[in-house]
Amino acid sequence: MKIRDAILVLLARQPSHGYQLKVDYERLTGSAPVNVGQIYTTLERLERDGLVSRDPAGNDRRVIYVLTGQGLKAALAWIEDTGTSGAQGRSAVAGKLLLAMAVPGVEIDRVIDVHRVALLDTVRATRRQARGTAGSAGPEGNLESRMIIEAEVAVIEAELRWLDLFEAELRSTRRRM
Amino acid sequence: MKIRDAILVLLARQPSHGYQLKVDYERLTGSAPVNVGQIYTTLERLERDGLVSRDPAGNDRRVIYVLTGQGLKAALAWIEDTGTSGAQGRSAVAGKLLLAMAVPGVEIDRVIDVHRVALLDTVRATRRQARGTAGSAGPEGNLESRMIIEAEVAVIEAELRWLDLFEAELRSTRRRM
DNA sequence: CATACCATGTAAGCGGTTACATGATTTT
DNA sequence: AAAATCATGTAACCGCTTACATGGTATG
Repeated sequence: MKIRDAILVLLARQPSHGYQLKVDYERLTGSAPVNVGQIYTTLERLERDGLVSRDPAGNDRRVIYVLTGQGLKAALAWIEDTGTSGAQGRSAVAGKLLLAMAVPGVEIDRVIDVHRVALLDTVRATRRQARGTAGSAGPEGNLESRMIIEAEVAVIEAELRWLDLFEAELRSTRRRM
Repeated sequence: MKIRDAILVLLARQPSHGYQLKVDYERLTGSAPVNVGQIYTTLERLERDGLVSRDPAGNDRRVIYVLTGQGLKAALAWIEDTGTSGAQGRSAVAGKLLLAMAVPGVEIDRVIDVHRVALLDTVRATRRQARGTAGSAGPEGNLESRMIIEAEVAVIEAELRWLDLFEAELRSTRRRM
């Protein structure tokens, strides 16, 4: 997800200043801390391209941005755009192991184990963190927090399943030779 | 996955020239076509940093690069590095929908459906393509091709599972209100 | 008053994409 | 001979990260 698109959607909620966009983005998507500088440079490009404009309600202290008509259109279009959904990401581990397999001398089975253990640890840590965040609303935190956790877990579990498959295919290929 | 790391691993297989690295990279990881220009600029940086050097076996036509000791070390370290495995990617759809949900006026249930249909179509198309690629070795293509397909499918299915979860949570939250 | 946080910015460098330029080699 | 591919490069721009600079505001 590009920060540019996220900014457009956040401004479709309400006019905001740069720093507020940083805070909202991190909270709503569970993202790691974003460099604020990037928000400002992106806003400049968006303004240049006519997707956002400066709200006169701003002052010396804060520069408030609002969506233009074109900007709102872009935000809503991005929400429904399915082109960037599945294909681009793939699996981080898969790419790495398919390359590693081609290197003579690499003990691929051991590398698989190393990554499996790390991914299992990450799942456990993520779930533990979820229980730790259990607070005010709902069974365990609010809807957004829960869904952020589940998105991370879902991706990691997909990679774990792929590792199992890869291992099985390797064994079966060796047996065939 | 960064192209820089992939280049190091590919050179751990064998000394290669830029164009060869492009071809190998796309074949081994199932990547979309890479801009060759980036390979050359990356090789320049790697050379500058002492991770690769020019093999005298090259000529006017081809510039052959080889790993330095430091470069080999970096390649092997990247293969075993689990730090970049799970956390960074998350889910493309999840980030989008968590933002979209916050926008007043967006019919989130319909947006969920739009993305679900697109993801299901992508899975079907990927599987169909897999059967189309059925060729020489093995039941359906070679090991690499099969695992590339499975990596794509695994990630998309994770996103589909997350969509189901998200929909269920939305319904249950509404019932609670 | 000192420290932390709010808020806006600039600079340098890597990473990636699109596009273009140039010429050699191979294929049809 | 024409067209496709091989092979190397350059330029411009966006995107992201790290780091630094500057000053206001709020809190202890």
